[in-house]
Amino acid sequence: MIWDDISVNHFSASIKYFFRDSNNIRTLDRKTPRIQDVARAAGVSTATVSRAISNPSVVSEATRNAVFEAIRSTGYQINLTARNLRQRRTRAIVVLVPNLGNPFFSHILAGIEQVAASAGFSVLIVDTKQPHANEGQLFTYLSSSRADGLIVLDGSLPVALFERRGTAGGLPPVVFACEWIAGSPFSKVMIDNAAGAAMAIRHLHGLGHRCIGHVSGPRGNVLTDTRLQGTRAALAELGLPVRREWFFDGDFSLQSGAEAARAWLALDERPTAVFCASDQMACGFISQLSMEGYTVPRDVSVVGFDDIDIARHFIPPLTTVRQPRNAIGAAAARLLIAQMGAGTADAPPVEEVLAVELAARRSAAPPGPAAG
Amino acid sequence: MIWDDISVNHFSASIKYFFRDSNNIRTLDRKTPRIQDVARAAGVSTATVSRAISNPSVVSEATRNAVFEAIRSTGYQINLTARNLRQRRTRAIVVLVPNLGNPFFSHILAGIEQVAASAGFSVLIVDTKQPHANEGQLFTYLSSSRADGLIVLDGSLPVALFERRGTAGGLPPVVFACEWIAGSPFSKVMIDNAAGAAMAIRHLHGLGHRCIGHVSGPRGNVLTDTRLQGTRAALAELGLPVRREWFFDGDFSLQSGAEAARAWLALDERPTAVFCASDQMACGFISQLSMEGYTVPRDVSVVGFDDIDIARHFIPPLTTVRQPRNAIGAAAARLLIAQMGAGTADAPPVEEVLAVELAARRSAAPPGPAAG
DNA sequence: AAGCTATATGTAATCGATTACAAGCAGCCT
DNA sequence: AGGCTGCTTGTAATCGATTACATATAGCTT
Repeated sequence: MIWDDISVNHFSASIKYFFRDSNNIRTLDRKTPRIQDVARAAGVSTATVSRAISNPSVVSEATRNAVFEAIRSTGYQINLTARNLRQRRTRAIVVLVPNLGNPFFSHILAGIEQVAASAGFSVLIVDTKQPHANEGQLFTYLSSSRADGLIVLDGSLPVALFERRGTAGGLPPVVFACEWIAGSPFSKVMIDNAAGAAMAIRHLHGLGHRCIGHVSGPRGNVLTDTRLQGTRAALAELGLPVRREWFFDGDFSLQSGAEAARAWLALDERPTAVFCASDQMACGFISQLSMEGYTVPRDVSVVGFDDIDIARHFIPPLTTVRQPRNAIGAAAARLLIAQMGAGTADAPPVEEVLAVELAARRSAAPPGPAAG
Repeated sequence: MIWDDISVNHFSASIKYFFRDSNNIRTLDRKTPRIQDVARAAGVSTATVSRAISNPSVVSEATRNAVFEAIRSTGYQINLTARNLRQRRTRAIVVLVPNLGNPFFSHILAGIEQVAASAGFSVLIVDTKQPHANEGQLFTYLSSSRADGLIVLDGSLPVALFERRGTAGGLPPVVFACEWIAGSPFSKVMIDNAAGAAMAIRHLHGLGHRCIGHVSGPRGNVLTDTRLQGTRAALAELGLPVRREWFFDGDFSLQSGAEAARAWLALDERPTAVFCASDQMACGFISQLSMEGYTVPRDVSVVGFDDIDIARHFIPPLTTVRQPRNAIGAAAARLLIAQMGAGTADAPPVEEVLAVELAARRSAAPPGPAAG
């Protein structure tokens, strides 16, 4: 038996389960063949196998073929951990997502995954809103031994988490997408939220609305702030009233949209149109109104923000500001990968702003005769 | 300077950027301190540092404190790659998701992430429907050097991908969730799809419907098949007609629901109720009908499947079969982790079936006077 | 023929932890 | 005193690849 010649007793091959070592003891197969085993099977050194795999052009054709044949026959699969240790990188990126259950992020993730996987990176996701995701826990994800880079979709994380530039254990490159931490020195991919909000307001104005309300996101969120600011600016620019009671607090959720609808119903003087800072809130708003016997856009016009999948199939189809969600994720991944390639040289943070557009559908229409 | 006493020239500390080696050459800081550096700072061996970190009770209190202080002062963070290599595991699980953009999966993912992260596992996601995710590419994710286990949410993957039991490079433990490959020998977490479908049909029957149609998922999908089968069985059991033209083909998407609506409209004899195999199709169905001037449940009752977030806020609120999405993900993760802990001993595959329940809302009501 | 270059390959150090094994030491028992 | 036990700690092997450096060979130039 050829196997008996093998002096190293943990030689492994693809099909057999057991071998006999030099003492003829039946030993369990190590199971996973190593580069060593391939080298032996091909009659070359491990260095040559390694080169044949990662830089085929430097080995002769004959050797290359022998190596590939040995890989096939042994069923060898590279051990990524060992490679990563030696190369001091992980070929992985971590994505910090606030609330994975929110469908808004699923397309962003899809965009990230697409670009990252094509470039050979694994995508590791972490939900920052889970109870176990406390600061200490999250901190461990920011280690360069975990990932070569980070994409952060949560602007509500404590800045302190990221304040480690230049210190030991250095922070890997970070790119923010969608949300970001105001004033932080990181690259970001974002949309022009203020401009999007302004588009919504101008659209309503163009339809004839003069009394326009707004349902905003959670306090302290950059998206809330920028959309709110865009809303106010556009209202002011158009000479429309900015009335405190027409601004409703939400948190981007369906539920909070429904609550805003109740608040709207409770008003003496109601705005004839409402711009919601998220589609989910817009749907919740319209849905609640419908339960109370009101109809959109007959009784009030509604514009959303995001253009989630359901928007065009809502009743009525939702007029909204479309965010290129997939493209945002893809751009963030590309930016991060570029940044990782640039080495440790602290490149200045870049900001990429993607265009939004208004998807005019049926939930916004000219104000009814009852309106002012 | 104390630094000049250090003979190993790549000593590193937390704050300074540069050191001088034994030749007094200014060298770049290695940046990330290693366990070696901690050991030196604490005046102990690396073995002791390692023990203090991973099994604190075996080192004396004095030493432990010294080590922790050294960790703090050096800013040491463990290198997971090195640890994983030595321990021959990755502390990561891979989740194979069909179409990340589908919000249905986001809650499943959230459940997985929650359990996995609490147990110290990273979650790596792969979108199996991306163009780059060909069989060869996916194969590399099934390597045990990539992850300690796999959760597969895509039942349409080729079985061949998983047929490596006992061969070299062995497949790590696999758990299917939601979908699965018929006849494959893996553990699964699923719901009783047939029972769920039967609940929907019986609910409609209870409301008085005698003519019930069905919009099914993509052909060949196990969910499609089991729900279809449950539908047929319930119809037969109740003595209701099973008419070929009342069964519409869909693919779970909003769009396909809308198409089914057009098909329904084109019928001479229309069923008074339609059970859709997904909420997305139900929404698309209702939405399309609404565009054509029809109203649910006045003109037709609709029941969905899944209970996605928007369901209760749809117009009308959608009657649907609720799947515990978060719990499915959590159960899959728990099962996988248990399986990984059980070692390589091939435990028999287990099947966990989670209960579904009917969420009766407004989209299904007794048939109108016009109906038979 | 000597010397040089280019190509292909092998040897062994290296990445940074964990852990088997050995050993030191204090306390206790006989 | 000698031996035993239990508690700490250190030494060095190990995980499985990559890669710097050395070396061998062939082909070419002068």
